[in-house]
Order: sequence, then C-alpha cells, then structure tokens
Amino acid sequence: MRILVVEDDVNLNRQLTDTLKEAGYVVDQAFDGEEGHYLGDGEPYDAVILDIGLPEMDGVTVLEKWRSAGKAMPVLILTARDRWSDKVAGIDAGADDYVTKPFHVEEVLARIRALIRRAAGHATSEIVCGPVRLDTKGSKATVDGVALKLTSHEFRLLSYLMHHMGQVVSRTELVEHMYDQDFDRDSNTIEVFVGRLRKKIGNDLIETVRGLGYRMQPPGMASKEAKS
Amino acid sequence: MRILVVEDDVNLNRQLTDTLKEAGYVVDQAFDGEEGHYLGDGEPYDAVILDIGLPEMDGVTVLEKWRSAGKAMPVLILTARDRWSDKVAGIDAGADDYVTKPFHVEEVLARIRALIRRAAGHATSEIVCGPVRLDTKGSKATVDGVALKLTSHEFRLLSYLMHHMGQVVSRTELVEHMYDQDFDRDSNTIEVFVGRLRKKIGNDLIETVRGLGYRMQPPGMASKEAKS
DNA sequence: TCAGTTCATGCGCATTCTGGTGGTCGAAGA
DNA sequence: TCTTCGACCACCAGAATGCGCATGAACTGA
Repeated sequence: MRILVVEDDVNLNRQLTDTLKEAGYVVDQAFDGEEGHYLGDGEPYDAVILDIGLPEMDGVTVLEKWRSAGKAMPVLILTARDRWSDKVAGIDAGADDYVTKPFHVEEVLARIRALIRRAAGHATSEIVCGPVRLDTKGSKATVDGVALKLTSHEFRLLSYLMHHMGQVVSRTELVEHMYDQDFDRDSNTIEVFVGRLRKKIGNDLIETVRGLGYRMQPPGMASKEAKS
Repeated sequence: MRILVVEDDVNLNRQLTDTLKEAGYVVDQAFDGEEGHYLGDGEPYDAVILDIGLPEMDGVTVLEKWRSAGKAMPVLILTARDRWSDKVAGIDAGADDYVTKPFHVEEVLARIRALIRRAAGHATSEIVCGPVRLDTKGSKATVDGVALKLTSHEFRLLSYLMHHMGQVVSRTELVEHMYDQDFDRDSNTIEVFVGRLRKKIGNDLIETVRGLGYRMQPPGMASKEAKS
C-alpha cells in the first residue's frame, strides 16, 4: 500500500510519514501543492493525505484537478478546526474524508485504514470465462467486449454456469436455481435455453456432459480425454 | 434516497430530519438505540445518521450489531467534541464518518451527500450520464445544459438510478428507497414515473430489463444484439 | 383550484413454454 | 473393429403467458 502525504508543515509531515511507515505503508512526501499535484497525477497511490492550506496551489484546487483528470484514489483532507466551510468545499470537490487540526495521529491512521478498506470494496464483481465477461453487479454480459442482449432467464442460466465454472451442473440443479419451487421437471426448457445461450456466446464454452448435465469452461481447457 | 436518523434529542432529530427532507431525501426517525437498531436492521437505507450517546442501546453497540449482521450502509456518527476516543471506537466499529457536536447542519448534509455518492462509487458531486447531469449538491438536474423541471418523486427516481448507473435496479428496490416504510407494493406507480422521466430526459437513457427492472446508462453503451 | 401522485384498464409484444422431429452418443453384441 | 439399438440431446416453430407501457380517471394535500 502506497500513500502520498501532501503537507507543508515539515514537522507534521514527518510525523505523519513516520507513523504511516511504522504501520507498514510505503509513503511519498510533498511539501507544496504543485509538487503534490504532480506526484498524485503521475504515481498510483492507494490513498492520499492532503492539507487544504498549501503554498503554490490550494488543496481544494489540487483535488479538483485530480478528480477532473479521472483520478479516483481515496483522499483524506486536513483542515483547520475553525474553517468548517473548507471541509464542505473539500468534500464537494471529491474528498473522501477529512480530519481537523489539531488531531491525534492514531485517528488519521484509523481513517486511512478505513478508506483503503472501503476502496477495495468497489472492485468490480466480474467473472471471466474465455471471451465472456459477466458483470454480476450490473446484470450484464459481454463477449469479446460486445454487450450481449440476454433475457432474464438466459442471464440467470449463464450466471449460474459461470459461478460454477469447471463443474458439471445438472439439469435439476439448474431448474432449482432458476425457478421458484414448483416447476414441471418433465420439460426441455433448460435444453432450449442452453441452446439459445450457445447461439449467443458461441458453442465452445458450454460443454454437455452426457447423462449428467452441462459444464462451462474456457476453451482450450476442455477435457482432452480419449484423444489417442 | 432514504436515510435513517437515530438521535434521542428530539429537537436535534427534528432539525436534521427537516433539513434532509428539504434536500429531497426520504427520512425515517428513531429516538433510542433499540428502535434505531430495529429499523436499520429491517429497512434498506442509503445512509444512517447515528448518535453515539443513546438510551436503551449505545450507538457503538448498535453499529457493531449492524455490521456483524452484514449491513454495509454508510453510517455517519455524531459524537461530543471532547470524546475523541468515541470517534475512534465508532470508526473501528465500522462507521464511515463522524461529526462532532455542536455542528452546522449544512456540514452534516454535505457529508451525507458525500457518503451516498461515495458508496455508489462516484468521486465528485456531479454525476453525468450522457446528456444528463445530476447535481447532488444543489438537487438539480440538466439535460444538454437545460435545467429540468422535475417533481420530487421524479427527482428521487432519477437520483437513485444515476447513483446506480450501469446496474439493474429492481422495482421493489426503487420503491424501498423512494418511500418510507409503508407503501402498497402492488401498484404500477414506478412504471408511471419511469414513463414520465423518459418523456423528460429522452427514451434512450433508461433501459428496461424485462423481468428484472431498469438500468440507466449513457447511450451508445446500450446492448447490441449479438449476431448469431 | 391545481399540481402532484396513485390506481385501474386494456393492448401489444417480448419472452417463455411445449411437443415433435431428427441427430448424436455410447454400450453391447457379433 | 464394426453394427445396432436405445437413451439422450439439439433444434424448430407455433402457442400461451404475462410483463411493461400508455392513458386517463380518481385522489390528496397545499
């Protein structure tokens, strides 16, 4: 984990840096707005501690520049206690958190930990199988980057297969997970949907295991048995 | 966006609630820890304002119970100025933010806005989707730069959809976040509002995903039928 | 009254289901 | 090894279902 500290007060900067390093982080330092902006723009940080009152370039400006350039790393801003409007400005500029001076260093540490933990939670929930990508959060799927148009049952089927990649999934298992309770087991709906899915994502991905069910696997990893 | 306020001071609670409602949020109130815990456990909130000093059940305890039950909504805690150890305890219990009493209500509002948009993964106070811009700070929206005239429910709908851009949002989810507690789920109100919104912002932006719900996306990213 | 919201109705059509037909696979016997 | 047979599976196309939308009337609170 790499952290940037932008703070013009040399003592405070060192104090923060030392504490963070002690906690196991890698830390870069900047002592004015311009330097801070340059570093934050070019290097990949997991979090930034940014003082609002800075020489050369104001903290809020730095933050705005980062955000409008698409930088999304979590930023913790430091403000003076009596400048509560600074906080509001900072937050609206895209700060993820703030601490008012004077502060306890442990508190900053706790908040940085929280920020990093939270940022990790935003990792997109995607499952990939060969050319197929499933975005479980957005209920979307793509093949070779092209968005697929799937009906809700088709999507549920694909989703279940991809969540159990490499495993053989029986028809009854699929039925039970795609439908609520009572469903006429003597129908070939599953086969129909498998057929439709194959038509959309390509035939190679869903393998049928005769007598048992279906298995989804990236092509190339297909079971190469009895090829002799 | 639906918010829970847990605060035993009746005046403060009402003050917060009024301000939030004015800003367009749906607000539920609780006046002690037990009631707060019960509501937060059962209803889906987009954010919670939680006082630490509460009768019946301590704020930190409430928060811990929620977190260990898997509730992940952003929580803003209110602490007394001189009790900085409370803050650390609250943060360690899983609070996303804190404000010390006494505070400016605007500050709480700004932080709630920040929490909600951050939970949705947005860095700035403005969310853009194609020609539509949502200004979470001013509770306004524009299409191609022209201000939209939206009723409060229309705005809430648009806001929720834009905060969850790219994701499929179900009808029940929308109902739960646009209304407080009791609402007849068996009606087509949501569909009516979606229809009205589409009329105002254009048909292309809100895609309906049959059987699942609605998804807001910039045009051009719309799903294209895969060639069979 | 009027703007905003909710409810009820009917239509159009995407989606899903069904039954039938023909194809494929694999085991067993010659 | 080749053939045969039964079980299993893929595909098709028509039928049925029920979802989503538009519309307008009823309702409600400023």
